[in-house]
Amino acid sequence: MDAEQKLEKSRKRITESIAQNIHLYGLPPSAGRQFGMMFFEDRPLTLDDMSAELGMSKTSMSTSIRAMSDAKLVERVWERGVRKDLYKVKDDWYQIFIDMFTVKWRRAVSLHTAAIRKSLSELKELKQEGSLSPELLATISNDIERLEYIRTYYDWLDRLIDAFEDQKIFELVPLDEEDM
Amino acid sequence: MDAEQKLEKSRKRITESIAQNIHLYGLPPSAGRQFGMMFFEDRPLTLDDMSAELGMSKTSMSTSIRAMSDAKLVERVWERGVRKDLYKVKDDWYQIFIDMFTVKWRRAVSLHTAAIRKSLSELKELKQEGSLSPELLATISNDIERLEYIRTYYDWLDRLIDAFEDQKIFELVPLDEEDM
DNA sequence: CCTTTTGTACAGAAAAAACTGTACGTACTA
DNA sequence: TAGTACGTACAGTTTTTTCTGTACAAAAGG
Repeated sequence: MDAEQKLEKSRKRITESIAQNIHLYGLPPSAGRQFGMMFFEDRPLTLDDMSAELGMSKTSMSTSIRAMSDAKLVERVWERGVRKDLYKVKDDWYQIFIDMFTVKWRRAVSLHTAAIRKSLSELKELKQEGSLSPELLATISNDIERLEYIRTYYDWLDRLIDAFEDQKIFELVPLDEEDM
Repeated sequence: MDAEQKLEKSRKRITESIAQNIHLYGLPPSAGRQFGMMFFEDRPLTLDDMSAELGMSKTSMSTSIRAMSDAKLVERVWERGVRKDLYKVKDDWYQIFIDMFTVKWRRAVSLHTAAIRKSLSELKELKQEGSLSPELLATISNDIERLEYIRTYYDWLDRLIDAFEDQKIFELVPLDEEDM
């Protein structure tokens, strides 16, 4: 095995490792391979570049790139004179982690919170009605209590996301291990 | 619509909301419905209970419950005199979040770190060889640099996981909003 | 010991997701 | 203005995942 092959093997190992774990970012393995490939490239790539490099359709490249853009793993780059869209992986992996975390969880918290608000107000209204059996009343009160617990939890989660978003997390877990 | 139906609707909303977001825990929507249903039950349930309640096969219940146990969302409960396995959702949602986070990311960090170690040592050995073109040598050095950056990042991630695991995260983001 | 009950492994069916090729809208070029 | 290049919407195909029913091993009870 010559040196180039060894280099290729080394890259392939890392890329596959990324592919196996990219599901944590809500993406399929093929997007991981795309990301890994882009990571080792020095220059921004076009969709055609990626298509050629990975042997996959341009449509797939387009779809994955969009998903990775939404998750903030890659970004578009402009170069004068180049008509095609150019993409490169973001180089701050700490920020990649933070962005993924905040994007994914913020959406979940927001959806959940809306549902909880709605159910809580319905239940509280329901509770006011007369003509409810004591059992049902107890059940409703029970549900209200549970939902209020979850709401409190989501408040915490929201503050946790804030802490990531505004970099406070680095106060707790410093970048440099020596600082600890 | 009578009171019972309203209650059911309220629960259904929450359950569906969980089902839509349970992918963040690496589980399919049906597991989310199972979790949501269990959440509103006062007593621990058997696989047959769940099967009847959700109208799904017992095999599915068994599979999902195992996945949810692994992700630490539910736990087995023992009751004397009951032969069937009983399960209930964990009631500390903060801990659920922390467990999911640490379980999933610890595994990813561990796998990645192993791959990086291996590739780094290969590349460093390769670099020692004579008879490499200057271009190739530059590429190798470049890859080494990149991998060392990732390694540093994974070190940080590992310490972040530690911070969740040993509850330090609550120092940064307190449970009680008033404490801030 | 045998019988019954319970959970799960396994193979096949159903559903969902990923991938491809074509077609088309938009924007740049001449 | 017409022509070309580019990205993506969409429909159909392939692949993967989820779900079901059967069969069986392990444990409990008699």
